[in-house]
Amino acid sequence: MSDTPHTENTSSAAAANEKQLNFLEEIIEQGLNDGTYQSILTRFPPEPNGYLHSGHAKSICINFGLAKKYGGKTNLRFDDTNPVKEDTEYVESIQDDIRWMGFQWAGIHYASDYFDQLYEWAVVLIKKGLAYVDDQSLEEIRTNRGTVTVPGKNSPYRDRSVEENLDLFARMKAGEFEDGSRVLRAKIDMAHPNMMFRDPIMYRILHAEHHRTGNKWCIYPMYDYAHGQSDSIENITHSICTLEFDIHRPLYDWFIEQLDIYPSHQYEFARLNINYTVMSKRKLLQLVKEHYVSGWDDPRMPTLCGFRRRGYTPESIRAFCERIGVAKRDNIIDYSLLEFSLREHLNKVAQRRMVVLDPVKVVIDNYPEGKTEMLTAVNNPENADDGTREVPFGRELFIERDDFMEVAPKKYFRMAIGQEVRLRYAYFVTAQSVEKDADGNITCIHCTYDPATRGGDAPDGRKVKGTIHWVSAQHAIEAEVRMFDRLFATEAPDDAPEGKTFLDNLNPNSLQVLQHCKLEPALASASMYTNPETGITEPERFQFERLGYFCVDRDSTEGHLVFNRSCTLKDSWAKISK
RNA sequence: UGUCCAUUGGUGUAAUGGUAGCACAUCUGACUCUGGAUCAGCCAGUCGAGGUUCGAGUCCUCGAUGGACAACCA
Repeated sequence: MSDTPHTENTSSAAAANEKQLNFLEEIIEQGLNDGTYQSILTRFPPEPNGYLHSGHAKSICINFGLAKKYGGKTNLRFDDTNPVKEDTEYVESIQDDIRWMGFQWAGIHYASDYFDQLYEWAVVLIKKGLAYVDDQSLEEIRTNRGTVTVPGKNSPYRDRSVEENLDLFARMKAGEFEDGSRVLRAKIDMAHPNMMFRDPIMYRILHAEHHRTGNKWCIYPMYDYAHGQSDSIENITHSICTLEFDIHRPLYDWFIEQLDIYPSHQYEFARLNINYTVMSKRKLLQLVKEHYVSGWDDPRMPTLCGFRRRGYTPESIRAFCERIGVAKRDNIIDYSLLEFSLREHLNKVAQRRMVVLDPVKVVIDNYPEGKTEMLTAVNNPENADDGTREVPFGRELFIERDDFMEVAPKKYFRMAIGQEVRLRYAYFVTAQSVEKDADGNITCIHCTYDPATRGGDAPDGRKVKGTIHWVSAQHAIEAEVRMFDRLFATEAPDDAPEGKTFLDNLNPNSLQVLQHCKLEPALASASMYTNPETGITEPERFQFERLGYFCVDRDSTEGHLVFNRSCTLKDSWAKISK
């Protein structure tokens, strides 16, 4: 984080932005202004049952971002009330991902830390006649709940005495009953139009080992009974969640009110959706389990670890989250906005290198045999501080197969017979002839160069329309390059026709592996590195000129470099040519 | 068929009763040793009908459309 001094520009920009608050910022500012609270405390409450994805990134940016903006704090709280689904593995990865995103939590908590308190409060509610032990079976509870249009029926156990409820609940906790035989329910209204109020279940019996509390408990609180109280215990001022919890809010408030504890408040925003991707944990898990992708961190996955391996930067994801805004209406964000945010950042920070993905050999017939010269290339035209490097040049080179056509069509500025082009940072060359194999494929392009154009400029001032990249054949190093494209071929992968699933919408060409790509020697040292600020290992990122942004993959070994394509460059030729 | 939430260009998001703005995408053009970047510009919007008001995207009523809710998941 840079502490650039505030200039008049930034402060007036801030003033201009002041009016454009999202609805959460308005709520916070109002509360701050009217003294409801002196500072804010938010929380990010993942369940440790999977890896974080781009939807979580939005939530992280909102929760941590808001606290940061208003000088407050954010707790990380694992919502670990369901031991059968949760695991320490996820606890670790979630912390890594948050750190990678560049945020730091004030306190780290677990809903399971509050199990004792939650139990005591349940007893309080029983004593107040607001909770009861229900012996109905799962099926009975389900049918007696009614439907959204039909009121439910009271449980026959609903009017048990406080003493009996206390006794039964204690025995539930003591492990006297089997899983599923009894539950503790809040006693509210079985005919309530909001289904959440039809005597919601507070505790179920689960003889399962918990990743933190071990075998201490065999009853576990449900989300609705645990979440609000956990917020209250921590004095969370703003409990920010997604829209589907909107209908839970009255219940959230009800428990807090009945218990007469710190009144945390819940606010809901619309979850993030991005076209061409799926976001549900279930589907992401299926992609991994059934090997449609290589793992949670497959570079095509919308998980944070997937983005990281793909070469995304936290800055780009934060910028993306800033741009998508925060509101309450359902939305589907264009994938291109994500890519725009990535390019925007990488353009500023990624050093340029020359790499030929699909090589074809070029021989400069009038260049001295055996000669090598070093030419100076700019590392990053966007940042002079990145300096320059020396790139070896020789008689034999590789260029991109795409960059040559025997006969140039209109508006094709690259190499063609008789058409002079610039080899970037090197010389002007003109193709003279080609060699072909038996199938008619070009195996070698012969050209001539103009020695006076060394460095890429003609002393006589003549111009060329095209500049192409190249790698010296003698000095090239080889690497594998994984060309990724979007994982799904359709905009809304979840919309599958009858008899099909989202899997039928997978893009069969989402990964193309290229071997023996030719890289300039400077790339030999490309590697993974540990970010000193976060302690997270990240891949070194580059722009391969005219091709796109690429990063080192963690599969790279001593003698075998592997790169991932993060995204392409905008390609206006691609549009012209079609 | 119940309750709740939402509805502004292709996609997002502002405008807090007073000139409908910004970003992405698209398309044009300029510039360029990356057909990149940058710069300039074009196109394009208040779901509908009533009402309140000097004035409505904004407030009210009715309707339409989309979403959420009927796990001992979160």
